[in-house]
Amino acid sequence: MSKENQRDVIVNRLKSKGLRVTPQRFAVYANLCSRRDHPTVEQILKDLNQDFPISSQATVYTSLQALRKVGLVKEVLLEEGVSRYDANVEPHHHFHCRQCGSIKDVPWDTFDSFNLEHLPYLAESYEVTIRGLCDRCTGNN
Amino acid sequence: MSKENQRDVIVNRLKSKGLRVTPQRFAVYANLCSRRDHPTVEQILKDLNQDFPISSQATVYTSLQALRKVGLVKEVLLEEGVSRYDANVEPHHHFHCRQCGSIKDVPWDTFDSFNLEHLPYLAESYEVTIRGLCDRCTGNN
DNA sequence: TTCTGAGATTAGAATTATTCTGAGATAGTA
DNA sequence: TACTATCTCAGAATAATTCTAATCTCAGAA
Repeated sequence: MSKENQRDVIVNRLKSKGLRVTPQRFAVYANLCSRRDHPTVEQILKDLNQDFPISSQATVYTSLQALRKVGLVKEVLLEEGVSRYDANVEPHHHFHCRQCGSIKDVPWDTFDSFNLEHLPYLAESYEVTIRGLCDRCTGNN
Repeated sequence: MSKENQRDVIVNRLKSKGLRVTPQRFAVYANLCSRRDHPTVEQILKDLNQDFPISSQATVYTSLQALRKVGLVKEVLLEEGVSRYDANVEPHHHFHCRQCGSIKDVPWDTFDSFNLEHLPYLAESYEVTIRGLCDRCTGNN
C-alpha cells in the first residue's frame, strides 16, 4: 500500500467511526504496515521512539484498540502471554515456527474453502494455524 | 476415560519422564478430564479448593506445566490475555462463541486432511479455529 | 524401618503485560 | 481563531504469571 493510500485509508476509517486521526495513531498504523513480522506492543513502541519520542506505551495500546475497532488491525494470538498485531486484515492463515518463533502469513487460498454448514454453530470466520519449522530453521534443528 | 485409566495414564506418563505423581498433579488432571469447558487456572484452582484447600495457585501453574511437558494437557489460546487448558490432547479443532465466550471442541474429521507439502515450511501440526455464535447464542443475538 | 536428597509445594514477593486516572494537549469544527 | 470533546501521557493500579526460599514428601539406599 502506498503512503498516500495509507493516509487515505486510516483517515476515512477513523472518521467514519467518529475517531480522530492523530500522529500517534498514524505512526502505529504506518509501522505495522511497514513490517511483516507481527510485532508486539513493546516492539512497536521501541520502533516509534527510536529517533525521538513520539508515543507512550499507553498510547500504543489505545491506538491499537482504535485501529482494531475500525478494522484496520487484527490481533494475532499464537504464543502464551504474547499479543501480536497485524495490519494485514485480509483473510489469511498463520504459520508459527517453534524454533525461532517467527510468524508467517499463509495465503487464504492455500486451503480449499471449508463447508462449515453442517456444524451445530453459526460460523462467521475461521483461520488455520500451522506449527512447525520455518524455511530458515529446517535443516539446522 | 475411566478413573482407573486416568490414574494409569498419568502415572505412566509422569514416571516415564522422571516426574513424580503427586496428589496436586493428579487433582489438576482429574479436574481437567472431568470438564469440557477449557478452564483457566483460576477456575481450576477454585474447583480444587472448593471443599478444602488442596493446592496453591503456583502449584496449579507448575502442575499444568508438568502435565503439558508429558503431553497430557494442551494449552488453548483463543482470547486476549486468557490461557485455557484442555485434557483432550487428541488432534481437534476449536469453535469460539463471540457472544458467550464458550469454547467447543470440533472433531478432527470435520475437515478433509490438508496437503501442507507445498508450503515453504515444515508443517508439524495444524488446527482450525472457528469463530461465530454457538448453538445457545444463535437466535438470541 | 530409618535416612537422605532430589524434587514438589507453598505463601508471599517480584515481574510483566495491560488498563486506569486525571491533568494537560490537540484535532477538527464552526 | 476559539471552542470542546477527544486524545495523550506519566505514573498508579490491576491482573496474570513466575520467582524465591523455606518447608515438606517420597523413592531408594542403608
